[in-house]
Amino acid sequence: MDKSFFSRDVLEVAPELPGKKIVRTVFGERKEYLITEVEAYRGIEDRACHANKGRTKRTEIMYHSGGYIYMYFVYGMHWMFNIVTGPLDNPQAILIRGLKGFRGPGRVSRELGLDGSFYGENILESARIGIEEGVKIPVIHTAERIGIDYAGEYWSKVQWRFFVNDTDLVAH
DNA sequence: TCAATGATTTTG
DNA sequence: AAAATCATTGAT
Repeated sequence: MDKSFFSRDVLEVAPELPGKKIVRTVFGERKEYLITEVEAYRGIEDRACHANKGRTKRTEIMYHSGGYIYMYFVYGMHWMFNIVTGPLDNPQAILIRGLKGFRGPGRVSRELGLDGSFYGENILESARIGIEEGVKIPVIHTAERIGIDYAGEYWSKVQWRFFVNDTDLVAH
């Protein structure tokens, strides 16, 4: 897991994230979490991708090459944890939507203790958060992305959510 | 089904 | 300067 892993297209990287581990170190204590669900957001043409509205202070980090963390605050109370993918100037990111035992992107960030201070941090170099190889996933499921009905008939239906079922995980 | 809650973006 | 939007969650 290095820079080249995240610098590929988001649709190549996203299906490979379920089963990987997020490692988080707080006050010297290290915890590991298995990624179970993610969503891909791909480029300026994707009407659900924040970069569709243009390059702003908030979306700036998505224009970097892969491995940087994109955090944003939504609905007045939730931080969303994303990992940037793709080459330079190709705005893409993967929303971490679920960890084993924790469903929903807001709860993921809350459990990991992530907030705006992680915006722009490189997950490949950070001392407080990282990503590592985890377990082999037998079956990856795909589905529509959640909470983006505004993106229209095509973009809201595209199967860019990737997840593993709890049952598959236990069975291994 | 719907209120909570505030940063970002647009002028609805 | 003001209003709308929003990659959600949890309680009713």
